[in-house]
Amino acid sequence: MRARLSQVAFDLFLREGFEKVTVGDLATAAGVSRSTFLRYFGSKEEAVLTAFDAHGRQVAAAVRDRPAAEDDWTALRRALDAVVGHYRSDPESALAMTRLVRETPALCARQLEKQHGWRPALAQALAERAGSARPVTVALTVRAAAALDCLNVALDHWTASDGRLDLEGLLDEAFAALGPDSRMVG
Amino acid sequence: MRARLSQVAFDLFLREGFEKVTVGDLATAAGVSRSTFLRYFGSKEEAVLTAFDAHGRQVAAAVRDRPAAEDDWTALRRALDAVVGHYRSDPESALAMTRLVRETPALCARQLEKQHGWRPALAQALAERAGSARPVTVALTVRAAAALDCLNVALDHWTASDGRLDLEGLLDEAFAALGPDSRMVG
DNA sequence: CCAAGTATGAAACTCAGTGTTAGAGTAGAC
DNA sequence: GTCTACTCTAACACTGAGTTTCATACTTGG
Repeated sequence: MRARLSQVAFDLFLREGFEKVTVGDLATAAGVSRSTFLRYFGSKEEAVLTAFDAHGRQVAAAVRDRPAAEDDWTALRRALDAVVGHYRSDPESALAMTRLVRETPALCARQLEKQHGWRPALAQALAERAGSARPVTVALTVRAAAALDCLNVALDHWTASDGRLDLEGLLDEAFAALGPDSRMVG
Repeated sequence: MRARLSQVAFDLFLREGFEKVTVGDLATAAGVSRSTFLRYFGSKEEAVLTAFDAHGRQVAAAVRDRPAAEDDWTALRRALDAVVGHYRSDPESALAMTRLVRETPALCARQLEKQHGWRPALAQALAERAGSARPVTVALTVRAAAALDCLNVALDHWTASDGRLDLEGLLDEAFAALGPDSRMVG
């Protein structure tokens, strides 16, 4: 049901624009009452962004699976392959979704908020990686945040290029801009 | 007038809590009409967050003033001294403000949005630093974003410590976690 | 004095989001 | 079978944000 409602919302938002569509419209289109719609999704935005819910958990889980010997930055980069895979598997709708989110201020804001919520979990995952029980430090938190920024910046460019640029390559480029091998110039 | 309204709002939010206070309450407390209040600030949140408006511009300006020979990461770190100075000059109210923002989901979200808006300007400043006309690349954007994360993480810890930890030191620590000298471990 | 712009206020409106209540369907206990 | 408890849904009322429209001062330059 949740999935169906989410799909209806996505379609309607694409067709009419996020602001034009009211919660009532969504409910009608999905054949449920306004109340029901709002019980499934706390807000209009959530109906779209629920599609990203899995990403945060997946990346954190992927980080935990990286070998303990690996440095944090590499572990984060590799963990993001999970997300990249998602975009590669269905570039069409991924592009439409990303575009919708970036072009709608309300959605963009909510997604920032959502990703902000991933940060502690990601830092925690870094700390607990491979059984080691490191404390969550400033350094780990900053790296988690920076990795998410890399993803976002790469996605921005990927979307701006209509999906023509290679997401993998953009992400590598973004990570290289901050890594230990970067000279932080140019 | 704007400054006065903002002050009234800040005080009332601190005293009663952001959600409890309606725009009508703010207007009454400030002795203006609801309409007037909402014409000065597009939203309730903006009445508080307008205090941060200068920061974005200041950091970008500070980046432009850094020597061209300096690497990006150092330039960003030094540019953030402008913001740090703001917190050092009035730690009391800065702490109260930061706490209010972090503890109020609506405010936190809006501030993320606001800082997100700084990113392009900051990347642009990096690119144009000291007259050089470099294009805005993925690398520059990522560094700008990461620097803002460093500020946020440092502020989080500073706030959590009731202002007892040294903000300057926390920021250095955050920057060191990503810099060229970092081994990205621990 | 006048005219044009500007700051304010009043009121009506749309819509998001919350809470409450009540009915319909379902599953298990006995 | 039926009573009970639980869940899903609809209907409805309510608060409050934010927008728009219109009217009324209050400047300020000519």
